Amino acid sequence: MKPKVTIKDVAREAGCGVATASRVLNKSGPASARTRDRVETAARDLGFSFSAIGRALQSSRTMTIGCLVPSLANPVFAEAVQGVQQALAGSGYHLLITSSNYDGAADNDAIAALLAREVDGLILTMVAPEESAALKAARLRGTPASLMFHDPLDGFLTAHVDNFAAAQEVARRFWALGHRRTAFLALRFTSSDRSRHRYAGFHAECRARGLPDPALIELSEVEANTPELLAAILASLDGRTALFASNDFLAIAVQKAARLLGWQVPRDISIVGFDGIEIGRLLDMPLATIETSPEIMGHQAARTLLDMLQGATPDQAPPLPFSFRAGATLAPPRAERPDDGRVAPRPPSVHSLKSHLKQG
Amino acid sequence: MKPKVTIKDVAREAGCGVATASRVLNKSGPASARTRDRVETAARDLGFSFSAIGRALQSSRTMTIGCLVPSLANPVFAEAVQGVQQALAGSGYHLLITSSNYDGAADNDAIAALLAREVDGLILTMVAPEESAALKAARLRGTPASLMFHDPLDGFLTAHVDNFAAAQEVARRFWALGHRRTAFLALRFTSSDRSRHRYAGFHAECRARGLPDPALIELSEVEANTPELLAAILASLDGRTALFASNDFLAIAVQKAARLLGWQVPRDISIVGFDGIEIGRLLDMPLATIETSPEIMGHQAARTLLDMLQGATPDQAPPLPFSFRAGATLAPPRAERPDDGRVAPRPPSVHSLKSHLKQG
DNA sequence: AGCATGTGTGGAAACGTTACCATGGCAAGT
DNA sequence: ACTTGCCATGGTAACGTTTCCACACATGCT
Repeated sequence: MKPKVTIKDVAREAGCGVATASRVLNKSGPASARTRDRVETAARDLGFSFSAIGRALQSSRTMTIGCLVPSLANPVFAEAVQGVQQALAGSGYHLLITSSNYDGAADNDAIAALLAREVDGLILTMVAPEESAALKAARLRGTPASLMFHDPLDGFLTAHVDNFAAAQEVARRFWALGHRRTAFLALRFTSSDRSRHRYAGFHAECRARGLPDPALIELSEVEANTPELLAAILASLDGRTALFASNDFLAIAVQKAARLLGWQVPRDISIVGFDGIEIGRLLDMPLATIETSPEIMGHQAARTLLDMLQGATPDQAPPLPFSFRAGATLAPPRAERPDDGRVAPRPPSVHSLKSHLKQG
Repeated sequence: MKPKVTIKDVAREAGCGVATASRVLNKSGPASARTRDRVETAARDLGFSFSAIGRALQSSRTMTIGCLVPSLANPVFAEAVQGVQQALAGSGYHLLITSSNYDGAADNDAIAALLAREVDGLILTMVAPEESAALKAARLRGTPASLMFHDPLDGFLTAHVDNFAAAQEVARRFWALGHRRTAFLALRFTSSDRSRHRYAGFHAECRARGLPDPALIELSEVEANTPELLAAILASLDGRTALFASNDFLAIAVQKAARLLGWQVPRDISIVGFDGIEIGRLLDMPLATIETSPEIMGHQAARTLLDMLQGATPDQAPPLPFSFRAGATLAPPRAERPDDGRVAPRPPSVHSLKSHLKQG
């Protein structure tokens, strides 16, 4: 392990004081051509590079931004982070990333850890922003923060879509096609304000159109990932013709479950997702969904934060646009006939499950 | 902006020296019950928390690990990072993440930036590890590094699957079902050693079985993301009955392209992917693929690095297991008949394209 | 000659933390 | 009573950097 080369070494090698070396290397002050040259060659010869630590200590700026998302395994957040990275590229800021796995306590700890590292700013998607102690600590401390995905929240800026309105749009589409009895499917309903707002919008619009309330189904992690369990839940829904899944991942999973029951999508049940992840477009049966742009969301959150870091006090941006993306999973309900040749539900086969489980 | 509260403030408030305060708060030395108590309450009252900067400067350890991946938009890398995070949880280390967007120059810069931040270790997936100057700099400097996805490389430890052997397995499966004329589809063939190794294994096994060499098709970014363009390329392949895509994302995209040509999968063409991303399991027509576990790969890389950071010199771990996952996209080739009622290829319809493009 | 102005330079403090060393006190052993 | 040893404590150097200040010297002006 080579002892690291500091600016002192450079100064000694160049035969000048550290202050001079610092000025030359930062181009932050006057220096004669002669010394400039000597310092520069010394630095090159020794392979000198600045220590971000020393700099941070002295300037109390780390040029690091802390980022917290629930999980990187969900493409929505991965894409958002991608957008953040892109906005930050070339700004000199780097990204310290943590994920909370949808655990409210973990995300408090995570923010505390980021603050201890003296990040210059925060970009966050949290479980419960309203009641996070660490978030208050950040504000107290003066660390600027910008949110992603969350609806606007007392005094924090956020890059978001209007979840409520988007969900209303889904209800309208269902209604226009003639669907009357619907369901809403969510994972971690309680720990995601997004899911709750989507349900609220969906529910409100159903009411407004005089439809019966949608069935609300909250899934556990296992249920969402095991097609057979999901199928069993789906079976209990018989009679509902349209299903709104709180995210695309779920929407894709539920299609498989429907197939296990012998239901055909969209003939027997229509499915609409939320998020508009890339892969949904590429599917053999393209997914109908609300298309949002997580990448742009991340980008906007990062831009906002950069503005704040430069001393500006940006306004809350309006919600980002969403659009309804038509897809093969949505169609009018089948005309009601008592016996219409629908394939009889068959019990999930253990064999078909096994061949799809991870073996690695 | 509150002036930050340092250990000095705590010491003053508690009426003791900074050394004592440090010892109490770190539980790193003796202290009387009385002073311990006073320091602790003082710290609590003032809302003190350690500055990672000061610590890093003094101990020359940042408790931060630098991580570089080509892109977070690819679920494979996102899952790997997830695995890294999980292995690091509770170790006190945090993750500084950067992505290179498959650009060799960018990933050199990125590593340099991570080194300037004095990360304690590196976890990397690069474009060209063999020839990275920054990687050499890291070694020179004594910063431990561990690789993900790459095949073993002179002196670096890596968490990987045997890409060559896995690709051979695909060739054997094709052969066993009676496929003879095959193709290999890759994105960024030149900038991914993984793709190259996969092709090499596939090619070698085809040779070994006396099959004609597979057609090698390298796609540009746009081609891969525009089903119509991909369809045109696919059309030129007529006669090949089985296609091995270098990753699952591509395998899913190519299915859509095949559909645009009026080809049926797997009747007209069999498709096998690589990676085993989660979503492939959940598809309506489950994807045949080589299943690897990116999450475990990330986990292993992180474990290896943690061992190195504790002074151990771990051995190169054997390649992680992969398994062939059967799926609905793979079947024997249709028996050759001159005129077999295959739907005539129809030109891609502009309309169908438009409805699937992003509108956000 | 005397004075302001300007340019190049280096010393030293400050940032927050920990580790080393020295001090003073107290108890137990000789 | 004197050493020995331990415990509790505080002062201070060191980590790498930047910034402030002061100094030396040259130049241009009255």
